[in-house]
Amino acid sequence: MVEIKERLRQALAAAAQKARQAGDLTVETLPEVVIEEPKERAHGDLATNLAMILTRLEKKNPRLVAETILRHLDLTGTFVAGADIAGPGFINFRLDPAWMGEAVRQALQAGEGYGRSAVGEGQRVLVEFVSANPTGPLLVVQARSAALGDALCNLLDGAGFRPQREFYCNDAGNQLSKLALTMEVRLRQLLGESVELPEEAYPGEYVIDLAREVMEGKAPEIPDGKAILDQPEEIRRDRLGTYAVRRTTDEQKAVLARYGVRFDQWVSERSIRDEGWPEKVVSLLKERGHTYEAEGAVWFRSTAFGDDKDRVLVRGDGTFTYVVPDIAYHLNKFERGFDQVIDILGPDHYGYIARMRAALAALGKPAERFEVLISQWIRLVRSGEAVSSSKRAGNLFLLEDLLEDVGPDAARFFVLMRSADTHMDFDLDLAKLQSQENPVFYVQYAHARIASILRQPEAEPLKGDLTAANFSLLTDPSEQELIRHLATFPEVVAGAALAREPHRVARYATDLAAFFHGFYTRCRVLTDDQALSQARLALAEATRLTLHNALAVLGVSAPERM
RNA sequence: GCGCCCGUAGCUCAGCUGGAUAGAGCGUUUGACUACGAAUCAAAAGGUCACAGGUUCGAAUCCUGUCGGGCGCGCCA
Repeated sequence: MVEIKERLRQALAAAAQKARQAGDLTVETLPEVVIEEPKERAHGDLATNLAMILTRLEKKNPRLVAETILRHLDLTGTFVAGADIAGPGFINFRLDPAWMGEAVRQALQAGEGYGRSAVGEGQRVLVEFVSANPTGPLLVVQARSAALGDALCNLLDGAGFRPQREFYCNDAGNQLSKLALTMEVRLRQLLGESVELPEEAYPGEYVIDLAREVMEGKAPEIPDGKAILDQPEEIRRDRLGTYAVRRTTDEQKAVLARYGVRFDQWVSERSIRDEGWPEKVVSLLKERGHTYEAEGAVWFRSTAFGDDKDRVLVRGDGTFTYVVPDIAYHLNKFERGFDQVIDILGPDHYGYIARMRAALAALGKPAERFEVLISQWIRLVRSGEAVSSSKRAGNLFLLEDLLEDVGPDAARFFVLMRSADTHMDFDLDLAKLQSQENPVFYVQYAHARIASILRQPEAEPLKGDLTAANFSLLTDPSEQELIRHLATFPEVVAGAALAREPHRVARYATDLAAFFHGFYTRCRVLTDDQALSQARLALAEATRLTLHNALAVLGVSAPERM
């Protein structure tokens, strides 16, 4: 389909050129020609609004312009059989039926590679996502950002980019101090001391479990859970905090793996600090003259780069504010040579974007290559009412709970169906009780149905070389609709990758499944007519492949049986 | 107060960067299994695209304003 559009685009450009030479048109440079599939089948297979765009420049009636273009249009070699003018001035095209077979053949030949394209030109893209603090288990909100980041990387890969998945672990600074403090207090409580949990500590039960492990001597790094408390504060806090971070991170990795998300790289804030990146950031900003001192602190003049206020980098006591390691980490990303850097963040980190851009620009990095996708909240709904989920109240809904309830396939498909920037409701009752109604089953069922057809004994002798089938026998409207939709898959993948919108693929898969079910109901695949059966089997197999590939992008399984 | 996201069918959401009669799922109503999987299909009902202006051949989409919901705006991270 991409190829056909490209050829048609060239033919149209040539026609405009000829029209100009003949004095029928006056435009020097042709505007970008948009060719799309009309929603209404009655409007042909492809349509362009070229004439209506030219109307403004030519100051002529759009239908007249369309006629002029058609008069000079040469369609040989374009797979387009005919064209006519409709509505306000659309030019509608009918495709040569031979093209249909070509589309199916291409899908079959490409196999698991069907849908891939090269629009990304091998650019390296770093995608950072989830990056939850190592202070507790992953929550249900991460279900969205984890699936989003992972699917985006699949998409980028399919579109010819080279993505890398990265998780940033805040295992230093205040986060760590608080966690270490909590560990110590919990450990003391377990050992019978009467200590209150301080206000700034983490209230979750989870830390108690970790403290118990230490007490019972199950932590390899801390052989004696009681003796650790006799160590100086600096040492005991460090040991307890480090242990808690390691255990938490391991748990997070395990849950993510169950969810089908695997990171290429885990970067720790501690290593960024140890390598001296924060100091480097401050000195670079100083050198470049973007800092000043006031009220005993060192400030970054971020307002000079579009931020709404200046930021403190170094406090009066000489410690860094959180922005410094964050900037340092992003500087590090750029120094690793990526063409594009994408962060997926929650809406609460919105304020982060302007200052990060400002910092990158101040450091002489191409800030326009830094992109932030906001993954909006999931609002949990149970029995028609919002479920509050706050860390402080200890009322948590965990990612692992979600996986337990609905499984990874439904969870991923459900969150990926919606665009990332809409506030979505996740109805727990519906997901749990009516999981059969979840759209993911609709798509998977189509895949399993096709697999079932292919398992039939009658299919056996036909399966040899499906690309050799006689596709001109596929004349039913449901067959043609299915083929048309099949043919757009590579464009959908490329478009979704460029727009960073994986939900388009979920939509596509649902539509494709619907077209297949419609075809299946109308047309029997395996009949007495061998040639027809083979053509239909080929179409079914091409559909199965495409469903499989689309689900693979989403990270959802494509079962042969259900 | 300033900034960002959102407002489309009873509910949850699409709408392909401005196109032709605004779509899907769930729910409601009606119909379809003696051949490949009925977890399916066919059909019906359901809309002031929050509201008001503007831009133009053409607006759910772009601009301005208003209303409503969510979230940010710390020498917390």
